[in-house]
Amino acid sequence: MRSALSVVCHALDMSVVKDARARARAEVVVAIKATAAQHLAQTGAAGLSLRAVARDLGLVSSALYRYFPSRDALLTALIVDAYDAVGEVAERADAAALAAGADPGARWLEVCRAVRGWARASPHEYALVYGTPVPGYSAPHDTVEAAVRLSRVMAAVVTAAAADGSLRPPQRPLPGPTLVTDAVAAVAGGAPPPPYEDLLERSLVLLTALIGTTSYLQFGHLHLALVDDDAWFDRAMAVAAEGVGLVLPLD
Amino acid sequence: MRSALSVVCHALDMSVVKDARARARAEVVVAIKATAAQHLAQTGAAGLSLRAVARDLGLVSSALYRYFPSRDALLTALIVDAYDAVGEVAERADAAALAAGADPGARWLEVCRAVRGWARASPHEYALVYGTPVPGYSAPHDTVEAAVRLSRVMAAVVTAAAADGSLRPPQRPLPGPTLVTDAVAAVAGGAPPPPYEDLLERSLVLLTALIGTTSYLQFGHLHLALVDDDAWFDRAMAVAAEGVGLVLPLD
DNA sequence: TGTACATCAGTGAACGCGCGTTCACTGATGTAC
DNA sequence: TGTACATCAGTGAACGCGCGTTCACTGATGTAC
Repeated sequence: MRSALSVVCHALDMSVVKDARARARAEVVVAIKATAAQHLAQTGAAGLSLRAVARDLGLVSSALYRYFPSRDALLTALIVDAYDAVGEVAERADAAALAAGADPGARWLEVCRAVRGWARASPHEYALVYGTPVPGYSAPHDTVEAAVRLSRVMAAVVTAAAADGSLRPPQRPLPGPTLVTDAVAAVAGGAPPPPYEDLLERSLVLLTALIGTTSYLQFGHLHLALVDDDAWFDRAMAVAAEGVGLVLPLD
Repeated sequence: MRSALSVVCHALDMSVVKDARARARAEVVVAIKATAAQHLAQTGAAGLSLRAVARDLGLVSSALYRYFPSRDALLTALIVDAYDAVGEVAERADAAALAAGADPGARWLEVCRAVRGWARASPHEYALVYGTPVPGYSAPHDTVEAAVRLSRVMAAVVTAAAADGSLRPPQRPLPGPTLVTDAVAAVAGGAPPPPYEDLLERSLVLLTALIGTTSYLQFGHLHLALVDDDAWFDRAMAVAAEGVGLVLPLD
């Protein structure tokens, strides 16, 4: 029979008090993911190799199969981690701005900067989630949960702007029925009130602007076009936010 | 001595009347690129293999080295072709819209649709140029010329809008000196006139919105969020264009 | 508390695979006189 | 026009490489009685 303690730990997921074997196991999993993330940072996702990771850990390659059933499983774990990382970065940036008394526009700018900062610090992890999908690999459903964290932050900011009146109503409301699914409304916490009926559709443009602009800079497409990437990024976010009615600070 | 004809052909680059050997050679180069593009469409850039391409052509792998000194050289050729393809698609769409009497806003929408249409038809070629950079490969300068074609189309549209007065002046002009390089001004045909001083910076946002939105859709990030990708794309382009002052048609 | 047993992390050899690139070669095609 | 020669496309074998995954195995660590 398993010890009462171990049963309790499992039931409550008290990861700190697991029995020794499980704790060691969890540590190795973390070590594998950390090493894999380092390799990712040098080779990119397509070149991520189980053997190379094992080598770096001082293990034989087959040993990794104790922890991940395949290369794709490891990749999935890294994707989830990356989504979580960018989500957490965004959440923290927003929380800090909010605590400092920032209005919704300023909050969103801070979130954008934070996401871009993370992208610059972890270019391959960024590419893993927001770049070209890895060929022959399709992300399982596990990743959706983590992927939605950033969307939630944006929804909170936009909702706050609608609530405190700082969101400018659209000059040209988008015609016809909404084009977003119920899933989006669920993340946003319900349909937006008048005169913001098209807000969810516009918000997706905002999110796309953040990721699209970050990618465009990250992948070097504006390399020869800009004298100051950081300053232009702020302005690009401000210009994009104008389309949604959110007013970002311009220095 | 080389024949006078062949000398003339070379000097004038009359590719149709080349001597037989050169013509055969050019045809094989085209065949190699076409086959490679097909492989690209199935495997993605990272998995593009010289051996597989040669196999498909009924050649032995070493034969390809008569035509391309390395795998990277083949990749470069494909990148240039892809940039040219998207540039041409954009140019044709704009020309057609212009010929049909469209205003600048309608022209830009047509260009956006055309680029996205090309991306959907050639997803891996799109990913090759606008997705994550291929690891270990850096695009040489040859590609810049081809890459700038799309920018030129956008510049023409925006300039036309500024000229005919359909471009709304910015509500909040971007402060301070411009952040774009002279290269951008050169593509755009000079600095924009008042009250459009910040137009180049805003135009880059427009371009980023097009590519960013296309990529975001292409890579499946809005898979669960939209009920109608095409319709939302049109609206997203309209919302993004609002930030620049360009008025796109809303159906 | 001590012993027999089960669990499981890690080993090391092997599988079959495809890759980019090189090299000396064979013929066919064009060129020069 | 005919012949000797140079060019060059394509061959086939070989190089050395790294990969994901499998399998039977060895020991150490925990568990049950």
